[in-house]
Order: sequence, then structure tokens, then C-alpha cells
Amino acid sequence: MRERREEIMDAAVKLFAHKGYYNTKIADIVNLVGIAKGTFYLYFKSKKELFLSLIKKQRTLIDQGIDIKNIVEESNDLKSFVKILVREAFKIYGSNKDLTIVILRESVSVNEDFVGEFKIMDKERTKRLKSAYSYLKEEGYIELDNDFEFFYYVFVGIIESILLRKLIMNEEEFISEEVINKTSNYIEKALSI
Amino acid sequence: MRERREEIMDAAVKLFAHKGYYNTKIADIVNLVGIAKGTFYLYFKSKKELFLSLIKKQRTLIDQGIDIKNIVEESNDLKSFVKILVREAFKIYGSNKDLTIVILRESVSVNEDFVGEFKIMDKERTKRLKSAYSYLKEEGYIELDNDFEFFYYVFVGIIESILLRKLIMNEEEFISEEVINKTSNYIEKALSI
Amino acid sequence: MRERREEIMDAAVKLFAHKGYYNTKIADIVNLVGIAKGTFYLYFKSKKELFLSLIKKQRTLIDQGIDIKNIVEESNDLKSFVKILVREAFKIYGSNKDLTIVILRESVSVNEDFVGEFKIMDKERTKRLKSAYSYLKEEGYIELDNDFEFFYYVFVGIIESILLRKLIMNEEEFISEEVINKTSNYIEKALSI
Amino acid sequence: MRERREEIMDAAVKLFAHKGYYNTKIADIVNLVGIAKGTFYLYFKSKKELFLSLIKKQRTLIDQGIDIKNIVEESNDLKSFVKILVREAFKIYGSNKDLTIVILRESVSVNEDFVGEFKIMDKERTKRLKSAYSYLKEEGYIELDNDFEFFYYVFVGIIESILLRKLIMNEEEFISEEVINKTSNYIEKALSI
DNA sequence: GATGAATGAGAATTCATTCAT
DNA sequence: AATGAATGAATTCTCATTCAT
Repeated sequence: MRERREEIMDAAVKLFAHKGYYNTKIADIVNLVGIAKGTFYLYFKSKKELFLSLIKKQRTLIDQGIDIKNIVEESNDLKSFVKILVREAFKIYGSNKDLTIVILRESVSVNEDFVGEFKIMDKERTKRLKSAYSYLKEEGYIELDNDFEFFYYVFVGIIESILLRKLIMNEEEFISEEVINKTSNYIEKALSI
Repeated sequence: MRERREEIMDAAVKLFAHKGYYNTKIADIVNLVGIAKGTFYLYFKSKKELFLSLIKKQRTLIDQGIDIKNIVEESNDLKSFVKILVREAFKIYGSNKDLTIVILRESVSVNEDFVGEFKIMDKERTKRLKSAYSYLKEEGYIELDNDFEFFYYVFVGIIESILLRKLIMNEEEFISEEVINKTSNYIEKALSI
Repeated sequence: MRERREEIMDAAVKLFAHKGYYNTKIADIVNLVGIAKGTFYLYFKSKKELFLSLIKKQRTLIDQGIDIKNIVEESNDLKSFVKILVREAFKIYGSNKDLTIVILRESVSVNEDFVGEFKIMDKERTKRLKSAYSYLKEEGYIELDNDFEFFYYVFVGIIESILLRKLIMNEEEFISEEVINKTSNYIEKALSI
Repeated sequence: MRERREEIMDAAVKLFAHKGYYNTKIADIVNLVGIAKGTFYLYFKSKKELFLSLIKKQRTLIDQGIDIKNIVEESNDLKSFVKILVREAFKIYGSNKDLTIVILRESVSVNEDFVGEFKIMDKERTKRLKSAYSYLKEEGYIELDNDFEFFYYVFVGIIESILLRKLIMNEEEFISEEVINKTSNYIEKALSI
């Protein structure tokens, strides 16, 4: 039998993705899992803690899934770098659709209890993108006057925009080669000299 | 004296922007305005109705502020077109910072009561961007194989990404000429042949 | 121009009859009259006072409309007595339909503020019926063992039952000769030797 | 321990009978039962639902308590029929005094939410009385020109009039043989040839 | 007399959390 | 470990009444 704690997280992710954090009640979650209310509190101190666990899970997934160093080694120009990065990103997000939806949605919202975690998340992403940025610049793959701030906006903005829409539309196979190609093409063009 | 209704909307926008819809209570709003609870309900049927009014206000602002036809007339290539559009967009959003934050944040969330309104908002934006897209294509300013879907992702993704961060960081003068230039540059490069 | 006070009472009666005391709001009343809320309180101390005035009005109408002494003089047997009484009663109630509905409905309900008034109303009716009862007994028109309690139940029960249904069904001309005949026939039979 | 749900209904009936639906607050009910507010909502969706349950309970009681077919079989003339019916009715109502008061009182009032239920109640009563009426006519126990409408008024009017007064006066033993006799006597006389 | 914006006490309802079993 | 009935603080909303203009 799967771990209770994970069962609960899975149910919660489904509900959060479809109804949002505030409209998902503990009652909904335990109903979906098929346990009693009290049981929930054996595994999570509170609804907040559950949510924090989800953020951490997403962090871990990305951490383990995206390794800039690896991508650097595999790529020999801006085009190939961006393409691999986009493919990796889509692969992770696409295999955790509901969790991705939850994070995308709630990360822009403003719950005092979660901002801390989301800031950490953002910091790590920034760190990853910064190392990518350094590499691309060193290699002369992107303009000298290209500053990191906008490098970040282009990457994050385009990818999140696509993710949000494709995931919410619930497109089964949105990580097609075509989408990866197009996405990386546009990003590459925006960033290239 | 300013209209009560607007006073309430202003206070609500401030609070929604900082604490989110769910964490802002009617009590917070009336305290900020300095009125009694009952007074709130003279001007709004409910908290929901207040929020819907805010969405409509944003729609109106954008509707009146962005006129693709005008921009088309004033521009003679992709570069100038994008620049004017970006400038106009930033001007509107920048002069209604809190409202923009509220809409950006809550529009990705999933409140059954609001999805309808947000869908309308998205439809109108799509319509605007489609007419821009048609013009650019007719004039040969963008690639033939550029499809609207990604045209939309690039525009919306980059702009929203910038807005969200700049607004939340509360940068007083984020609509500098430099930001407009950079933003439009990246978008233009992404879209150009 | 009609007296404001009466205008208000008329509007209130209409609303009370259709929606009941609790579901009729001061706002409804002033809207129907076409005056401001404050104006209402120039003529009535409170919603309660308005309602008490209505009860008193009904009392007055019945007081002035039903004169047992008169009916006694005009009748020469149980049949004629009951018939005249029923006719008079229906005439009064029928020409104040809404007010009658209001009183019939609210008199059985239990608002502490009104029980006093309704008790007075009941006392006066009891007094009227008692004098009728005395007369009928003296004349030997009703059985010796007929006690007043049931005499009262028969009269009040049958008439109220008919009134309630006919009024609520909103039968325009419910006070037809036929209804009067039937009603008095049944009552008479119930009471006769 | 008695069922919570029934405990709540019992407390509510007492309060509704004494103070009416509108003057009885959820707070009153839970105080009388000795539970927290939230507990109320574990057993009833709302105050309305609680009231609807009470109406249905009364319907069930009457349904199970009065069987016209049975009464027909046990009786051999109008007198005996009416007497048995009156006795049965008084027995049911008398053993659920408060509930009867509540229903008698609120059924004449005009709450949009309850009219539906009260109409059903009235329909069932009409059906019962109609079958009684048919039987009595077939057997020649009541006049040929006696129409059902007035048959209904006599029965319902007299019985409700007695019930309302006796119950509100809170006469402990109002279902005495004497009251049954008198009541059925009057009704019988009113209806007989 | 007339107004109607403002009031605020009070009511119904929700839901995360607890705890005795 | 598991349960689920019970809790009550917190929240939204209502509406009779007031009072400055």
C-alpha cells in the first residue's frame, strides 16, 4: 500500500489544481482519499503544512530534473541549449501536471504563509537561469548587452504562459516535439544576437 | 468628496493586491475606508460583486487605452509597432498598479464565480492581439509560418512576467524608456523573421 | 391628497398580505408608497407600531360593522340570525381582503409584541358572540346543553376556514349569495336542536 | 442516548411553538440542546431544512395515524364515522402538541420556502377527506346536495379552531371523551340531513 | 415635513482543528 | 493508527432605525 502521506498529497494536488487552495476543504481531501478527518492530522499538522509540502515536492522534482551543467555539456550553440532546456522543463512539468498547475496558480497569489517558500523556489530558479546565462554569455551565444533580468523574463514568461494555458486546457500530449521546437525557436530568436 | 463606491473599490484594490481576495475581509475594507459594515452593502451586493466590478473596471481601462487600429496607423514596421503597443500597455497597467496586480494574480486562480469574467477578458485580449497579428502578417512584418498561438504566448508571457515582478517589487518608475525599449526589443526579435 | 399615514398603511397591508410580516421590509413599504425611509418614521414609531395600527384598524372596522343588537332585532329564528351575521361578517372581511388576510395569518403567529392586541381582538369577538349566544338561548333557538365554548368553535372555525381559503385563492366575488347561504346553513344545522 | 438529530428537532419544535419560526434563532436551539452552533449544521443544512423536516414529520405522523379505510370499516353511520375520525385526529395532534402548534401556525403564514410543503400537506388532507366524503355519500349518510368544498370547511374549520385554542391554552388533557363527543356532535349535525 | 446615506447589532453559516473512544 | 462527532472563532450579510441636511 502506498504511503498514506503521499496518498493525501496526491488527492490534495488534484483538488487544489481544479478548485484552488481556498476552495478545497479538508473535508474534500479526506473524502477523496477515503479516510477520516482525524487521520489527516496524523500526517499533516495543518492544511498549510500540506501545501508547504507540495511546494517542496515541486522544488525537489525540478531540482532533480534540471541540471544546467548537463545541458551545457550536451549543447554546442544557443539553439541546442534552449531546446534541451525547454524539453527538460516541459518533461518535468508535463509529468506532474496537477502539481504544476497548483504551483503556477498559487505562486502568484499572496498567502503570507507561503511567500517564504515561493521565494526560495524563485531563488533556486534564478540561480539555475543565472548559471545558464553565464555559460551562454561566456560562449558568446548571446549578446553582450543582454542583461540577466530580461533573459529571465523571456525564459520564464514564455514558458509559464505556455504551461498555464496548455495545462489548464488539459491537452493530453502537449509536450509534442512541435511544441518544444516552436517554444525553443521563439526563445532562441528573442535571445540571439 | 469622492464617490463612496469608488472609495470602496480603491480600498479593496489596495487590500486585494497585498493580501489577496480570500485574505481580505469585508471588515478590512470598511476599516480602511472608515465606514460601517452596513455601508459596504449599500454599494455592493456582496464581496463577489465588488470583485466583479474590479474586473470590469480593468477591462474598461484596457479597452479605452489600447486601440490597435491607432497603433497600426502610427507604426511602419514591426519594431515601431511592438514598441508603441508595449508603451501603451505599460502606461495603462502602470497607472493602475494595484488593480493590475489584483487581476494578474486572481486571473490565474480558480474561483468559479469569476472564471466567466476572466474568460471574457481573455477573449477581448485575444481579439486585440489577433487584429495586431493580422496586420503584421499582411504587411509581411512577421514570418509566414508564425502561428497566432505562439505569437500570443510571446506577447502575453513576456509582458505579464515583467509586469508581475516589477509591480510586486513596487518599483516606482518601472515604465522607464529603457524598460520599454528592452521589452519591445526582445519581443520584436522573437517575432521577427 | 390622501393622508400619508393611510397611504403607508395601505401599502403595508398589501405587502404583509402577500409576503407576511417578517418578509416585508420597511424598504419594500416605502418603495411601494414612493417615499423615503426617513419619512416612514415621521408617521410610525416603528414597524411594530405600524402593525399594531393595522390590528386596531381591523378591530374598528369589525366594531363598526357588526352590531349584534341590530342583527337580533332583524331576525326571528336561528336561521335568519346566522344568515345575517354571516352576511355582515363576509361583507366586512370581503371589503378589506388584504387586511383580513394579514390579521388571519399573523394572529395565529406568535410575536410577543402583538399577542396583547390579538388578545383584545379575541376578547371583543368573544363578547360579541356571547351576546349572540345569550340571545339565541333566551329565545330557545339553540339547545340548552349547547355550551358557549363550542358555539364559538363552530362559528369562528367555519367562517375563518372559508375566509382564509377564499381570500388566498383571491376569488373576486366570494361573497356570493350562494356562499352566504351555504355557510349559514351549515352553521345553523350545527347549532340547531 | 437519543439521536442528535431528533434532539435538535425536539428543541426546535418547542421553541418554534412558543416563539414562532422567525423569533427562534439557531442560537436558541443549540442552547436548549446544549451543543455548539457548528454541531447544528452537522445535522441540518440550514434553519429552513430543519423546518422542512418538521413539516415532513407531521405529514408522516398523520399519514400513519389516520386511515380512512379503517374508520370506514369500523363505522356504521355518520355519527360513528365522525366520532372515530375526530378521536383519531385528536389523538395524533394531542400527542405531538408542540409540533401541531408549529404547523397550525406557520402553515397559514407565507414563507415562500415552505408553501410547497404545506401545499402537499393540504393535498393529502384533501385526499383523505375526499375519500371520507365519497364513502359517506355512497352510504347516504350525508345530503346529496352537500358539496365537498363545504364538507371540508366544516371539518377542517371546526377541528383546527378547537386544536389551536386548546393547544395554545396548553390544556393538559384536552382530548377528553367529552371534547371528542361534543366536537363530533357538532360536526355530525352540520353535515347530517 | 422630507430625505436617504449611514449605522451596527445581530443572525446564519463555514470549516480547520481537536480529542475522547 | 484511525475515527468522526463536536467545537467555536470567524465571516458574510441583513435591516430597522437614526440624523444631519
